[in-house]
Amino acid sequence: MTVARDEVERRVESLSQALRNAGLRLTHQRLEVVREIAQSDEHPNAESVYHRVRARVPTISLDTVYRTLTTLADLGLVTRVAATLGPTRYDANVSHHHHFVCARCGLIRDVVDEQLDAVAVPHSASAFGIVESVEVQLRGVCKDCGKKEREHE
Amino acid sequence: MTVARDEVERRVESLSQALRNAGLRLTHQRLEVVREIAQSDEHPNAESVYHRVRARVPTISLDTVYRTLTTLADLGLVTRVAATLGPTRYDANVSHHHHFVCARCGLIRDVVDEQLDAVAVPHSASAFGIVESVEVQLRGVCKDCGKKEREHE
DNA sequence: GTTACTGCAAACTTTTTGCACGACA
DNA sequence: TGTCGTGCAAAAAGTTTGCAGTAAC
Repeated sequence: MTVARDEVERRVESLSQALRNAGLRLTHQRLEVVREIAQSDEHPNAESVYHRVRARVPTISLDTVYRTLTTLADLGLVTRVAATLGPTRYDANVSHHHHFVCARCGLIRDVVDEQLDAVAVPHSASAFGIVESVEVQLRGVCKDCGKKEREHE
Repeated sequence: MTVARDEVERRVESLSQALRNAGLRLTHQRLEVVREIAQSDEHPNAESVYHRVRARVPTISLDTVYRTLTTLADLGLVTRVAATLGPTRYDANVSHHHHFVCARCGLIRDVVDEQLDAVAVPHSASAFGIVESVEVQLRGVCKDCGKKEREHE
């Protein structure tokens, strides 16, 4: 659910530094959006970032959250995760990793695995263009949804 | 760009059969939507399916296309491809395969490769739930976009 | 003091839904 | 003939944008 406190601080600091390097202003709103993403490992969408940040910055608007997320994504500081259902989700973990996606509820979790990192790009893919990154999506049913299905049937 | 004609007919027939088996009616609109998806390998979105089908069925509406695609997806006859940018795309190829995705223009192409099919599910992923399928996304820059970038810089 | 950023409002895009008519089985 | 599916219209969901005031540097 939550990222370790020192890891959060490390991420916030590194994101702040990157905003400064890009010549962007460190506004209250940006810092709180950045903090929110840094401390989450559940790949929130814009709406949930908005709701959580609003608890601390009541005047923040949803469009500021969208603009901040777009800025961060353009700088490569967060990545967008393409979810098959529902809105775009954001990931503060920019190191190489993969995802488990629940086909029922949309839950997304990071999967870190060296074997997956080692997957080789096939020739047939190189024919389409230059491959820059490889991401493995493991789709299935999460524990919670599995339990619910067993109870209801 | 296009799928071989006999493969199209095979896909259309198999999709029609599946609709019948599910107790659904074989309407003119459904058949043409099914045919359109079957003959495309560029993973069209609802809007482009709509435009192409309208050339043959001028009275079809966009919401019928959406409803048909939802029906087909629920039956597992087409799959939704999560594109990071823009609307949901659809894939008539339901056999095990992977995708090349252009980060610039959103082009999506099927990648068929046995090595990728053989990727093992790591223990860390099984901890989140039951993994039903593994899809590898190869992200990069397609040939067209690569060429454009070289010309403009 | 500048200029970039924010909040507000409105627009835009993508997708879903209620309803009455028409078409498939 | 009965019911499912369609087209129309409107609404809902998700996201972007123009503008004037505000805050960061």
